[in-house]
Amino acid sequence: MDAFYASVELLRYPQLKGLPVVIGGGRRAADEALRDRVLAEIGVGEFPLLKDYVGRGVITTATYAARQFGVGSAMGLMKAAKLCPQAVMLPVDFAEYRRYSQAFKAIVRDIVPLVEDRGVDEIYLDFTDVPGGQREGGRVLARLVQKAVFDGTGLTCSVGVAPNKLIAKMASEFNKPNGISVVQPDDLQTLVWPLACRKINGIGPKADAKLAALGIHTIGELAAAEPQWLVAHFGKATGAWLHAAAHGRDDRPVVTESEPVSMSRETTFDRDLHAVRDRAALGAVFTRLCEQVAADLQRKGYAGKTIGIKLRYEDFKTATRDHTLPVPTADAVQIRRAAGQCLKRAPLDQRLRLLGVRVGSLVKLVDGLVPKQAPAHTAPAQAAIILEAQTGWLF
DNA sequence: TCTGGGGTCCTAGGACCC
DNA sequence: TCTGGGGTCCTAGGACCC
Repeated sequence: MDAFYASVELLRYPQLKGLPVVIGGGRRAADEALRDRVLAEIGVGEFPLLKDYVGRGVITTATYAARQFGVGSAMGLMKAAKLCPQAVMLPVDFAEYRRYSQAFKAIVRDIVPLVEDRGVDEIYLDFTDVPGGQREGGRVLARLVQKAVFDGTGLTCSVGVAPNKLIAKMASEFNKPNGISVVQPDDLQTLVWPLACRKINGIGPKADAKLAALGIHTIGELAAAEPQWLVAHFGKATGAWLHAAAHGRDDRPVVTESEPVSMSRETTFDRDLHAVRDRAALGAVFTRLCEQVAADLQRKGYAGKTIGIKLRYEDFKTATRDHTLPVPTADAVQIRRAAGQCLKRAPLDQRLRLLGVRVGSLVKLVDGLVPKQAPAHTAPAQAAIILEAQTGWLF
């Protein structure tokens, strides 16, 4: 989806169309959510501006008009305010984006049943077995999807059509917004190799910097590197993957079903809190996070046995601690107790800017109860005993 | 006045088991 | 006296993605 959050906001406030608008903010922006409702009726000049914002946070999405000024996702708000002070700033309304997310996915699933979720605003579709879905048909199908999504939601999206997910993802960026790109295997050298390595989904800032230090900047240069040389520098798995990716090879299937592994809640404070001096405030937030994650688990029907906390200090360093319970839980009090034990093991000599609570090793509840499961050891242990009986001292 | 919130996956060492 | 070879689980950190 193109500039998804911002585009949803423009549906609500069409008077902002064409203007630089950014979505983001933290605590302070939540206050403005109330004002926001009224703003629908007021003129363009009445909207809160980026330059008037005080507080922490990053931009989650910027309209294309705002991107002209160099403002983009994940940028700190203070930096963004310098680049584009006149941009309108709206608070994040995640519930609304989720509604549009479900709507566009349902529309697409009606056309192409094999859909892999990649967060709120992105999906992979498997066109392979859709009639006419191959070759020239890919473009036709992509246009059909775009039109259906636009007619149903008023939102535009960009589609990449390619032999695999790796290239399709890259191709989807070629013609944003509202574009379609078809990349055939033969197009690899002309369309993909000139691009920066960073364009490969899976190469982030660290890997990119390491490649640059080795003199590799483009995907073509990466493709030319000896596989053994890549393995020597990046390890067996990553080295082999880099080589395959640069040659456009990717055999990952489109995965239509998956179970969550963890659920978490975290919050960044308005100001850094001291473990001792702000003990009461910290304790209240901590308990609330536990209650929220417990509510999330219960609403979605999961329980987990690995309870963890996350701390971010004033110097932005992060520490995590976790503890595994004998039995999965979705209970706020139990989570709070285990998380409290974790907190005792973490360093608290620095001020904190963020606190988080996580529940992992999830199991799906059956009738609201944790299903009985044989311990993982049972089967191998029994097998070993049987072998012992048969082979005597040899085992 | 830098730097959100919610995730997944990988690595690596140590405990522990057979 | 210099010591295996599997395997799984737990914990902590980190890279990366949307």
